Amino acid sequence: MSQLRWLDDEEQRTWRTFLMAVHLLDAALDRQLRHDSGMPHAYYQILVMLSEAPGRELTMTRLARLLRSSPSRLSHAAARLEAEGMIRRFKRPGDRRTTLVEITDQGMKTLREAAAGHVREVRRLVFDVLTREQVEQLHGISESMLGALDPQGEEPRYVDPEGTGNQS
Amino acid sequence: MSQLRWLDDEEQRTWRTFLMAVHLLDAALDRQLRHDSGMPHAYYQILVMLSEAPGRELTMTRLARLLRSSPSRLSHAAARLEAEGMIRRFKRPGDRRTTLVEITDQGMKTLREAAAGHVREVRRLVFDVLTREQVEQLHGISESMLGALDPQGEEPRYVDPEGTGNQS
DNA sequence: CCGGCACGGTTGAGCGCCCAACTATTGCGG
DNA sequence: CCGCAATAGTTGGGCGCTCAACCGTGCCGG
Repeated sequence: MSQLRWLDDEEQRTWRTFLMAVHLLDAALDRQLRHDSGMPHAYYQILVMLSEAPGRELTMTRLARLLRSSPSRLSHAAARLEAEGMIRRFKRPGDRRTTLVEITDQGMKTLREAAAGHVREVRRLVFDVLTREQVEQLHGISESMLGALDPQGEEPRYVDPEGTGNQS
Repeated sequence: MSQLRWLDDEEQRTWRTFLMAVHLLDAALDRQLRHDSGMPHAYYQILVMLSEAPGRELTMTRLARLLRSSPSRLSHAAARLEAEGMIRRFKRPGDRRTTLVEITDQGMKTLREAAAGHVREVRRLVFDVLTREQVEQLHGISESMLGALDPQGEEPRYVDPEGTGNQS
């Protein structure tokens, strides 16, 4: 019987505007990447994670956790990326359970080529239209939401930086 | 050969955090609505728009524009919603081109029932964790992004309020 | 040492969305 | 008043995601 509070006017306006912006942003990024690099945004993110991982490799489970992806989703995605030669899956001898994924040179090349256009789009749609202050605000807001969205957020959201990449 | 600027550290952190939050939020809302009301978030939004429209009806094209949806997407969605009795499509005599969509009583009922749980979730994941100031900031940020995302934003984002509803 | 449970990962069905192609209707310029 | 472009809407194929079911492996307690 928890008390239900509706959204007040300001919340309502904010919510609809936010939803619309996010919807359009997502569509725009996906469209640009698919069009220019033949890859959905989610796949791009997989390559980014792998490119930053030590040794350019991770286990399937660890990669899934980093991306907050279901094992299933990653498995499907990996099948496609592997068929395209972007990544390679293999077992380490002595462990017949774990599967390791590694981004190939071809994958790195594709990623680098895709990154330019992608970053340009992100800049155009987001950072070019926000003030420095708004960027900081957005950061804070996103972190707050993550607190509720990702309660077991013990899991890191990206691997400890040591690579030189910067693709999103 | 436009100059390509990468994201600096603060932008990068903001971007990843934001992307993650949005990804998880979207998934959470969709899951909640599907689970509790058997309806994806996008379909819920269709019902909301219709419920607020004068006479509870709109043309397909106008509805698609309000939602920034492709005609195709809406058409598919309408087929399903109609089959479930949530909406009704019909032609107005004298115009054989335009199709009108109307939300049925059953649709209104379903929407009202879905709204409670949905709003609770939105509150839990967003407004409960943001300060009043952050809500205002988020509004401003979203509007700024929409400027870039929705350039021909002549099109309104929701029908002129006159209904009494408040479902998201 | 062995039974069962947790872990790592994959598979397939169902579904929503995108894109491209298509039909039908309407309106407008000449 | 005719031809053609613009408008309104639908359809189908391809694909990515979700969910549930599933298999093999490793490990831990009794």
